[in-house]
Amino acid sequence: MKQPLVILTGPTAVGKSDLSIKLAKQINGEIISADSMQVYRGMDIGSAKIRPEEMQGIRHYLIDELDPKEPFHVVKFQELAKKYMKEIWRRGKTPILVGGTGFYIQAVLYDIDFTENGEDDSYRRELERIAVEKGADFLHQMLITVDPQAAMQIHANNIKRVIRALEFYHETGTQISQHNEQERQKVSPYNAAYFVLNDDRSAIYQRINRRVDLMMEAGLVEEVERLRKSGCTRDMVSMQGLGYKEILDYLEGICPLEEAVYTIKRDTRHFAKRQLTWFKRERDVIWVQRDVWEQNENAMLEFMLRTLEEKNIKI
RNA sequence: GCCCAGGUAGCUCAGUUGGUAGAGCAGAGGACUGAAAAUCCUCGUGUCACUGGUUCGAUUCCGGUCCUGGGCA
Repeated sequence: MKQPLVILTGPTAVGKSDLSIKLAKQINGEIISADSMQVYRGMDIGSAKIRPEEMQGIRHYLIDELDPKEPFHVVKFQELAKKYMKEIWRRGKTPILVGGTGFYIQAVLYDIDFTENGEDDSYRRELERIAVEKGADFLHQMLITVDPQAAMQIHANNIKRVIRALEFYHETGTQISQHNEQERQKVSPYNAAYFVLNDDRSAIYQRINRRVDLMMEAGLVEEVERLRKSGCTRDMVSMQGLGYKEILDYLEGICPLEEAVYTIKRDTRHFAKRQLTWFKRERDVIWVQRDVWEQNENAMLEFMLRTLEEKNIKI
């Protein structure tokens, strides 16, 4: 019997957090955050982190777990999420994965294999150097000789992914294209319901714009300044978050504040679009359209509960 | 009222030594399997303000009209 797993995701600012609490209360659930920025302590405003009082007693995991100076990535996420899921089941509750990082959700839902470890990143450094010195095309040529399939799929300009493909081959002796193909076949080991909360595009954009203004009022600049003073730099994963890198630019005199705010809004809109693109091609997704439910959140929640019942997930 | 500069894609603007036009941004679509709030790819026809004239042909030259800036009174 597969263990139950509920997923609630969607683009930024659709209202995931709010809905997740209501859902958790209904199904005796606990929430695991699938968010690459909310894991970090001290990054509350810019990551739109749920506040303790908003949690309403629902237990949350993977929020405030790391120092902003620590790196975070899918593998670490997957490892921790799996650990917490086991704990939640043991206590007779249902884990709910809530967050907008589609890649993280995929890694857990299909239990993607990342085991070919790589503590030693000297080869990656080497490739990065080659990229700078000889250019993206040269690097891509290297990939063609080793994994032509991957080379075809990855655009030469996408240096990050070209590097990863080369690194994968270097570490494992097998092609990443082969590996990916295998992983793609996988069936989820869980009895899952994958909800994607969505809304009218312009409504999402409006909410994003407003939310950024609220972040500014709430003291985003001060938050970033604090992080900066504590030694956070732009090369850290945490400082690549939307809202953080732009305010850092402002604080370092690279651009005026209005420009930074404009960029945050714009790039967050772009981000929301990218998230949607990701969810569109995921399998077995259950779309929950806010605009279709005409703001009737109770009916929407009922629909979700009914779906869970059909899937034998509700406890 | 006079003088000057403009009116070209949703926005900012480029351009055509006369053969009906193109960038950036916005926007749309897509990829993604150890950086993912990251990284990368694709997509641009619009009465070239309006109206006469010159011309085989005008958005481009000339005249007029309207509008927007700026200056002088």
